[in-house]
Amino acid sequence: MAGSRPKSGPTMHDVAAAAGVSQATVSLVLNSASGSRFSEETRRKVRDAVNRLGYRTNAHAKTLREGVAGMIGFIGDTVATTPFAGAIIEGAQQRAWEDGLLLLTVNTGGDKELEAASLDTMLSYKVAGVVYAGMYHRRLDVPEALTGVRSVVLNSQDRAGRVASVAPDEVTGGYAATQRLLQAGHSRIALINIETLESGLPAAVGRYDGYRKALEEAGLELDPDLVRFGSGGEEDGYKYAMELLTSSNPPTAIFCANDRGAWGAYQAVSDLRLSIPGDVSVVGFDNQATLAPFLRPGLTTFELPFVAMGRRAVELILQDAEPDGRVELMDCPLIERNSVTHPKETP
Amino acid sequence: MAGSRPKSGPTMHDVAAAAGVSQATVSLVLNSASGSRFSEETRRKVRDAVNRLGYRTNAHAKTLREGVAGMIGFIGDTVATTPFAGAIIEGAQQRAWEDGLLLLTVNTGGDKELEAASLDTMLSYKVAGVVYAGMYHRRLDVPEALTGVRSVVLNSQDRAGRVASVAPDEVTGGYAATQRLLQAGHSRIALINIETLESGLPAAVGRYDGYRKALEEAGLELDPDLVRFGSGGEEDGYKYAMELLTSSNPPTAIFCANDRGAWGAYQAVSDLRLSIPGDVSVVGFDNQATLAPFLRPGLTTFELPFVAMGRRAVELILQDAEPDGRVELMDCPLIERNSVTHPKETP
DNA sequence: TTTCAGTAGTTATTCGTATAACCGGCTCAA
DNA sequence: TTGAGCCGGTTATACGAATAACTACTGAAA
Repeated sequence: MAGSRPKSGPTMHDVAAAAGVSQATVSLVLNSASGSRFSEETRRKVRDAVNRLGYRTNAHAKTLREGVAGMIGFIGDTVATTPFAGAIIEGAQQRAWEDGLLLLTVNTGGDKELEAASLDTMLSYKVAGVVYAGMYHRRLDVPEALTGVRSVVLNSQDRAGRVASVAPDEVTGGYAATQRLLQAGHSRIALINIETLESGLPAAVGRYDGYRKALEEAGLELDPDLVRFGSGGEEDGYKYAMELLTSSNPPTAIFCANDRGAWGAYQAVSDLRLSIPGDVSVVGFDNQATLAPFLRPGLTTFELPFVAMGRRAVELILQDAEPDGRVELMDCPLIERNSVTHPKETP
Repeated sequence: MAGSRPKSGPTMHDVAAAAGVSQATVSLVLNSASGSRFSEETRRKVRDAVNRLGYRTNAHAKTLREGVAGMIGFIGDTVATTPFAGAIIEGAQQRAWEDGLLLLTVNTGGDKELEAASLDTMLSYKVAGVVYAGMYHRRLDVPEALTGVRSVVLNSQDRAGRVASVAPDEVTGGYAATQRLLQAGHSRIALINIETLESGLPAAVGRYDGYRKALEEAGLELDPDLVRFGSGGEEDGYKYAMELLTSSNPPTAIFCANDRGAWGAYQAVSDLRLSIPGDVSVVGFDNQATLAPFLRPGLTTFELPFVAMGRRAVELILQDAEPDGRVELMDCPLIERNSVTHPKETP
């Protein structure tokens, strides 16, 4: 009538009965990888019964015996809602599945109470480990409950330096972006950064450092007039690009430390009746999926390796190393489109 | 010393020993909501021991007895990677957590084999139900393994009409979008659709139907010259907007059935040295987070209710109704920005 | 004085699987 | 002829929590 019984499906005992063997035999036949322990006849009977009944193992019973579940916890502040970062979950899940594990995901939205409670539930499910992902690259505090639990910080870094972290290599990214413009022949290269250096934001500081390092190696002086610090919005991209391009000694190329800023720069260039890349080359950062490919011309930019990072984080959990504070930085690959060319007048 | 023992933490027996009572007492004290069955003294001893040892219940043992786990499976084709649809997971997870349940998520990327295998694993975890989410609104086939399992199709519809579905109300959305322009005083309203009607795509067909219905109710003739069918890209938005606006009898407003198309239309308007909304009003659809708010002027559009749909899908699973093929359509709220105003010359 | 009800717990069993320990029968070498 | 060793299984038990069924005791009513 009303109630719906859990409808638990056949158990190993049912299979054993159907096959005319003991439950232990079923278990051994199904699990022993190497075992030529049973006769082919018996194995066949067991497999037949399994198929006939549609038997499916009960993961909880298994976990109860073995102590660890085939699941990995994934906690993100709001990573799933951040448009481009869903890929991070995708990567984590891919890698987990390669080892037959599933992902138990929670987005806390920054709510520490929810975080603690859901983490607690996760641990009660005996997850094999926990990935703690930040929405953007920063230094964060790992919840206390994770001490003693195999865990990895993803797209951020453990401030305390205890838990291993996986994050994008901002310095190398900034370096490569500047290099790309240097190689094209530019020497007056502006930088529109996403934040001040004082913010300590790894993305802002790192990309700046890479920019500086590339110029230095090229034997170029860093011109402070060519470096602007905004807040990451396209308005700032617009404003600073406008200032730079209308200055007395304008740059021939702009490295925008994020794609949104680049978009603003595009609008400024358009308003000035200039063109990209003819009059000014632009390189972005983030490879924002809903933006970079659709700009005209397509924006040459660098991709945050979300999938790769997600994969790597899970991998670190799977190879149960001792928890060290190591920080693994992953390369941001260049996505070549059409916003870079030689400077106009080569002196 | 290499191996790392699972480190299973204290059990109820340990707590019982520490408190000087039996395991059953611990269980009853911790779970009996109404029970004034035990003395305050005993309850205190138990709670003290729980805190002292840091006891955490073993969810698998619990599930093994009870038959159903505190988890809901979430299978998406590539929903997590779709930039704007991460919110759908967010909504599902929110609602699940309100009942203390966690989400077991898998993105199959359309891989049917992975889908079957991971679904199997999910079911072996005795999930309370499964949400089967489509990346975009369409009619899809529910995997066989879900028959008999409590499940809901999300952001799509079960082609077979067996499983309940939750999807956006495209018709009402298209109707409201057209209404918005009619109310502003427009009577020549173009539609740039995202697909042909033959495609059967609910978003394309539904939004068109809403458009038609709104015009009809306003006593206006549907002018076929004002309706274009593209492929959803911004190039088509550009192309058709250009055609429409340069025609002999141009529209005063355009309803773009998606924001990307609207973006293309913006570019066309800009290239024609016209302005939005002064010369032409534009309404979009999707409220694409990384696009709609950043266009100048901000794009008035309609939001796909991802969070609400995710919530509703889980809700349907929680209130274990008999599986019916019901399709619940959810409203797409208007996001008012600045791309709509009165037509220029009111005759 | 017996009976009944209530209080405050305990004991025993169950869920489904994995595995250690065992067992009967057979072969083969000493 | 005995015993060691293998083959092909079975029996028994443990994992951790929930709960039905029971016990031991107290106090009050009949």
